[in-house]
Amino acid sequence: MTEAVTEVASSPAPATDDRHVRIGEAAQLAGVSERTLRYYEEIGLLIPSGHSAGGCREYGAAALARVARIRELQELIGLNLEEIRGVVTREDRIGSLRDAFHQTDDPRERSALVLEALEMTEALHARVAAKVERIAEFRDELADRVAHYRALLAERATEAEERSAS
Amino acid sequence: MTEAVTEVASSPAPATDDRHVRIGEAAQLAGVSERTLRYYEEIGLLIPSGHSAGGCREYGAAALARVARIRELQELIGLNLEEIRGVVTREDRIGSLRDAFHQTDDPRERSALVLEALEMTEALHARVAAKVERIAEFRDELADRVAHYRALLAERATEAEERSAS
DNA sequence: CACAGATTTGACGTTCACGTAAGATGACGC
DNA sequence: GCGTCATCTTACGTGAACGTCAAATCTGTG
Repeated sequence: MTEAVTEVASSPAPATDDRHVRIGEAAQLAGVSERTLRYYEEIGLLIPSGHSAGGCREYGAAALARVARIRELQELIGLNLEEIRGVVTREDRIGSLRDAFHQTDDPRERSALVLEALEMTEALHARVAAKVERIAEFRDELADRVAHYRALLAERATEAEERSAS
Repeated sequence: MTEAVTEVASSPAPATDDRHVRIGEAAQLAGVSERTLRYYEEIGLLIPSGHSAGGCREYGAAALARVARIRELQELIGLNLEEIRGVVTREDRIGSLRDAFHQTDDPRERSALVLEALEMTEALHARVAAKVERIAEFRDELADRVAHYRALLAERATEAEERSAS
């Protein structure tokens, strides 16, 4: 690790990307409403990176990334917020496992930590993969129909040519 | 076409598959609640194949297939019932186009009908394909993580072997 | 410090997609 | 015809995921 001497520098030069925004800009950046951000916090899905002295929520890059992840799981996979809470909680757990991994020297413990992370990721992967399969099937069916109509149109076209040639 | 003399036979031998079920069995077969079937009818999504003399809804194979389609669009693609109404309405339109196709001899009209069906199907296909792409991306990302953890585990295992061999 | 605009905490409203209960009516075996 | 179960219409209830409004407070600027 490189020495991070400037890490606790006051304000004008944020060496690391710890820039924070308040809820208005955060909502804009994440493409959701302010209410949505507060609601996610209400149900324990999203904790702001910090708060101003007066109590305004402040969102950093990690928090914004989490919102993106939530929306992804919601709109793409179709999970509800309760299920999403389960997923991100497990992902948080993976993060803490990573920390634990770097803080232990016991190889057996390290293996156990990796195994746990592996299993959690595999479970979600299986679920997503299954959904992809089904939607892809659906898509192929539609592609077949499109091809069918295209063939019909081509047939119509050649018939028309023959007629005009006769 | 084979002659369908028995088609209008009274009841004991339904030569064609025009068997109807009432709402209870229909719900069972479709895997939804009775309320859901009535609700779909309320909002103009699903019209029962017929009614008994006393007013009981009767569902045929086509109606059941439509329910399956609705659920597919809902759970798989994530459309809401309003959007689904749009899709199935267009699919109904394709059906009537098919009829019109067989009832006209004008090649230009036929081409126009096929073209319309093609365009509608293409639109849905594009939408579904886009979704597949995004989810597949997501899946691959998860697969990468799984592979990463597997590699880590393997590394742990070989290290352990080396230790026990020394 | 004053002021405009952003943000806070409640608290109630809304939409979607049904669930559920009630009372009346239909279907059907005996 | 009768009893039983399924189904009918009508209507109010519900959970999820926010929307919206009000009154107080915070933030940044002149």
